[in-house]
Amino acid sequence: MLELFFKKVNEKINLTEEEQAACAQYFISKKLRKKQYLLQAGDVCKYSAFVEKGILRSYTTDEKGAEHIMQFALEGWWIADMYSFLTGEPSIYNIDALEDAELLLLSSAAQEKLFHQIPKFERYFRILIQNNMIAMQRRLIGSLSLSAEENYVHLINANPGMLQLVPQHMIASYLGITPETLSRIRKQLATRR
Amino acid sequence: MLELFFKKVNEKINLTEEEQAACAQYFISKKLRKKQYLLQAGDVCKYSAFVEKGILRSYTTDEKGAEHIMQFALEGWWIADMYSFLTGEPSIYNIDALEDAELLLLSSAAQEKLFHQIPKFERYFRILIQNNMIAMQRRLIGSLSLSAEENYVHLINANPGMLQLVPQHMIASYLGITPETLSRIRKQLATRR
DNA sequence: CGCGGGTTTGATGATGCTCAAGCCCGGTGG
DNA sequence: CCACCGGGCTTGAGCATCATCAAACCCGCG
Repeated sequence: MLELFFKKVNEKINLTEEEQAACAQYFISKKLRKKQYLLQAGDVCKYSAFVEKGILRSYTTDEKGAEHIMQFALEGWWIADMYSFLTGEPSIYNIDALEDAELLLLSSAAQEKLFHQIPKFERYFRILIQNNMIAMQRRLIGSLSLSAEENYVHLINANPGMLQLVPQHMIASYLGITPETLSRIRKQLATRR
Repeated sequence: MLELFFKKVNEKINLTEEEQAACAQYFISKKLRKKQYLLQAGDVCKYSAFVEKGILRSYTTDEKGAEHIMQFALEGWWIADMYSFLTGEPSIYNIDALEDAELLLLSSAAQEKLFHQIPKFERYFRILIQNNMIAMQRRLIGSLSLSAEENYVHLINANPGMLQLVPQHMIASYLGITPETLSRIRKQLATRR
């Protein structure tokens, strides 16, 4: 159940056998069906979720009803509304599954205990948050300064595989463009080589 | 020297007189002249800076030579490249002063000691980082989904005063539009009331 | 006075959006 | 098994927004 989790964790910090064994108690495993919510806007984000299997996304819906995808989480990634999770304020994001998924949930209380028992995990989560910050800064600068095509190319270069797994209109939403525009960009790119 | 600093800190956490007195040793005060760098891309960001007086900005310069402003820091705000500061990796950002400025610098070593002596500060900095995250998420969604005009209006509503203090072409850079476009937007808004 | 940076204004063009229609394909019910 | 959806992707025409290039203007400063 935790194979992928340990594999990812051990890329950043090295856990002993005993530490791994001690971890397990802190996580709750949960299955999500396609389109099922993990979090709905207005609720408090009680868990950080590690994706063992499947794909999730977090997104907001604006007044005009348009969705804006904040993040995708492929297998081996974490997803949560960190702000709501840390502060206990209601979230403005929805999180749901693009396909059937298996998750490991970590509540904030469990996280505290985990940090206390295995302090290395503080480092692990700090690294995750830092990487998230970097990624968001890059995405912001990209959206401010690059064309839709450039942003798309960067995205698929950074995450080949995403293309097969995520419906195109959601990639468009993530990039902040319409599905029509993305379709045309892909046509361009296809004919250009 | 630390008046504004204590005023801002006490909005989030309450320090006793003794705690305030104990703080002072951890900060280095520094004056910056207009256009002077606090950090240059390629160097490691050794300090978080609290702005007592003046205005700073952080920005990157892309291959085409265009500047992209990541953040402004008005009086009472913090500025740093958090990633470089925390990891010790070289920064990709420049930070400089838009006008003569007075800063309080906090090195990461000093920050550690400060946290140790007055743990409340951990909370304070966590709150700062959270707010920064929120702000960046909002800005990202804005840049993906709103028009240049809407983004501009939101910016000046959130920060009236910035307009007087920051040259217009830098606001344009922050918004990811050209100075010409910003000029036209302002004209529009002026005639429209 | 003249220079230079910042802002404005105008003309033109590219990028991406909107609206509308068609297509492809997997799923459902007759 | 086939007919018929319906959702997602594509295609097209026209339009809005914003960038680019160029020129003028404004104003503080040496």
